[in-house]
Amino acid sequence: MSSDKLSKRVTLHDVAQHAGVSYQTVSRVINDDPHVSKSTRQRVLQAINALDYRPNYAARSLVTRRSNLLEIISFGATHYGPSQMVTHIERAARRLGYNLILSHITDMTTQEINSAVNRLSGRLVEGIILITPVIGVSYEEILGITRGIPFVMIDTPLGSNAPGVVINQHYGGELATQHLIALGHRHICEISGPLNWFGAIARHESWLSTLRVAGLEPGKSAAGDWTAVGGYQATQQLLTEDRTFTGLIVGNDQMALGAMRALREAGLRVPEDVSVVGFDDIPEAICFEPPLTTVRQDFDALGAQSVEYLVDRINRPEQPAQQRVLYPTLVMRQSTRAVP
Amino acid sequence: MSSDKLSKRVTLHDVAQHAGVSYQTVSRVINDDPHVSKSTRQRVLQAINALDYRPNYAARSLVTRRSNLLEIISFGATHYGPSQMVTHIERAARRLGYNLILSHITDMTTQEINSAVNRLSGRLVEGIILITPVIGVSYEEILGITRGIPFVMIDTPLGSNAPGVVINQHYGGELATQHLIALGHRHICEISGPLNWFGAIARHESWLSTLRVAGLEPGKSAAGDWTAVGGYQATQQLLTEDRTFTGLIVGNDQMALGAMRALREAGLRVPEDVSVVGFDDIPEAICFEPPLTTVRQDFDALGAQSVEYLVDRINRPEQPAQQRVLYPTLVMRQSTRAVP
DNA sequence: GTGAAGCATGTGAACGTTCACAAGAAAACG
DNA sequence: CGTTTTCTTGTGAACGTTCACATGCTTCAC
Repeated sequence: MSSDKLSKRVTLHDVAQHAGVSYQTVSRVINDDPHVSKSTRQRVLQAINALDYRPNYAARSLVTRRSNLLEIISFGATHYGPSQMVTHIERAARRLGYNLILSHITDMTTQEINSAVNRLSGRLVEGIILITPVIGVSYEEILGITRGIPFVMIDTPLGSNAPGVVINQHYGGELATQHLIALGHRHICEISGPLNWFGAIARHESWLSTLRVAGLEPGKSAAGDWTAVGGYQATQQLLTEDRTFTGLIVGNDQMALGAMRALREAGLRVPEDVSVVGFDDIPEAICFEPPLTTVRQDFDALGAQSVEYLVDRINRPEQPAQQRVLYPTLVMRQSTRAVP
Repeated sequence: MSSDKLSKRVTLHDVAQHAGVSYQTVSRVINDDPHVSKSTRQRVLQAINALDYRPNYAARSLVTRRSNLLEIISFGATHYGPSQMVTHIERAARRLGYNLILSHITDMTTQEINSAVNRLSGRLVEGIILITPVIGVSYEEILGITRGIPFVMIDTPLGSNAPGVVINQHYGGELATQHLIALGHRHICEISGPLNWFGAIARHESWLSTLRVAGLEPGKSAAGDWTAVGGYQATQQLLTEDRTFTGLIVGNDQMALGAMRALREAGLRVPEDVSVVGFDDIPEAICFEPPLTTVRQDFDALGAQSVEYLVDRINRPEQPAQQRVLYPTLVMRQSTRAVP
């Protein structure tokens, strides 16, 4: 509550003078150096308060070569998953004493990532989180671009040797497919996500392999673009080729919404005629018509873990890269039922 | 593609030596100072390239007292609107040469905003965008907290004297209500958002006043929490009090999804028995059952404009505060129809 | 009571830029 | 051709911190 003038910023020296000590002593107090007597620390803290002093990060990071800054390079931030992650990444970063700078990219190209990194490399960013859910840039390229800045990748393929945190999408696909098989479905089709997304590929492949392992012939598949409208159109197209399936696996919940709409328009009831499973468990899924059975992804945990892992890598860079894996869960609702 | 050692950062001096000029000349080239001859500029640029030099922001902002950093303090970032805005704010900020630091807050209290500002005030943040859609902290308090840092508020009440960019929610509410009136509805109820959100209040009030102006008695109203489930529950409650309405205005699209579900379960068809209007026009709304008539908010424009206005305020701080207003539009689909 | 050890505090330099000013070279003017 | 003007380049200081080291004082052991 001081009447500070905006014309001059308060510095270490001002505080020092006010407290009657040297600037170095003030610096020690700020950085919690134990070699300060109780009484002087008290006095300095009072001075800091009285003058409303705030340490200048620019000056500090100039000499320490640390910035307390993390960067997040995200692709597809308008989608539910990524946007959810960003929120939780920020929260986790703050908890660990970092601030977060945002960088969205709209094309998954070396070019774009390069410019996102370069734009901030002068800021001495200490670590980078990359949300790179689509094919386009390899781990090796990223390694070249980041030039030694620690990073963690989210949504890379399972088994990649890049440091990262991923949700096991194969397991998720298996969960969905097994669920339908267990309900007695023999003819199961799929609406996949765009097949340049790792998650879409993994779910597609596990749909295929799970069916094969069960001795069943996979039905038709069509690809959507993650949106409800895309799911609607893909399902319409699927229906021109095949109208006899009883199970449908859809790459995410938004597309499932569109898919159910297309089915209904074609005179097929969910779940009486066709059982539908989605992915993600968006908050709205429970209010779909009917409430959607879906494979839940814990994006919150994904975000939090990725920051923790990144900070771990910053502090111990010599540690070999690892891939931390999270597992999705099946949420059963009313869009699936047993074949009569 | 130089084989730079990580042990030593490349500085102005290195570049200067490599190019055979003084460090100041290099500085001039970087800052596009016209007082450099063509040939030396050429030579310096080559040296910069060869050494892969990146200016150190910390050093630069130490002397210039500028950071090229904007902060966004957002509340409710898991909701569709805010998360959409953040994406577009980042894009707009980058276009204008700024980087964006993220700060989410979970409670709309002076305390929380204060700590979000303080946490970054040492970074010499040049401007702040506040997404403050709920009651809790007044403009005057914000003014005290920010201490002279330019800021722009999003989602403040219409007519507030805070500098800001807002969507005219009164107009939106009018649009929705007028639409139903024009279709012949006489008995119109409402599911509002939480009534500590400015937008929810504005829509609620304009629903009331539009009906009164038209000489109609407002129906019942219940408040939801913006989620589909919340809308579902609020509608169920509404139905215990009144089942005779033919029009329903719902505070956002997610709640409208839940509302339609509750109506259907109660044996009421949309739109045959009840016409429903939502707000926002989320991408899924077109695939609802039936496709939702809704009042579209242009969050992209809102985000972009707020950054432009903020930068304007940074450059011309003496300019008096203004409120820039955007207008929503009605998107007609199949959830509304004329009363027979 | 003397030397070593530990603690509290202070001093000078450095981090990598930009700013203000100076200086030299080239161009323009009478 | 001398003088002013313009353009290009260089020098020293400053921004606000932290780091490495120095200093003086206290404490402790023998």
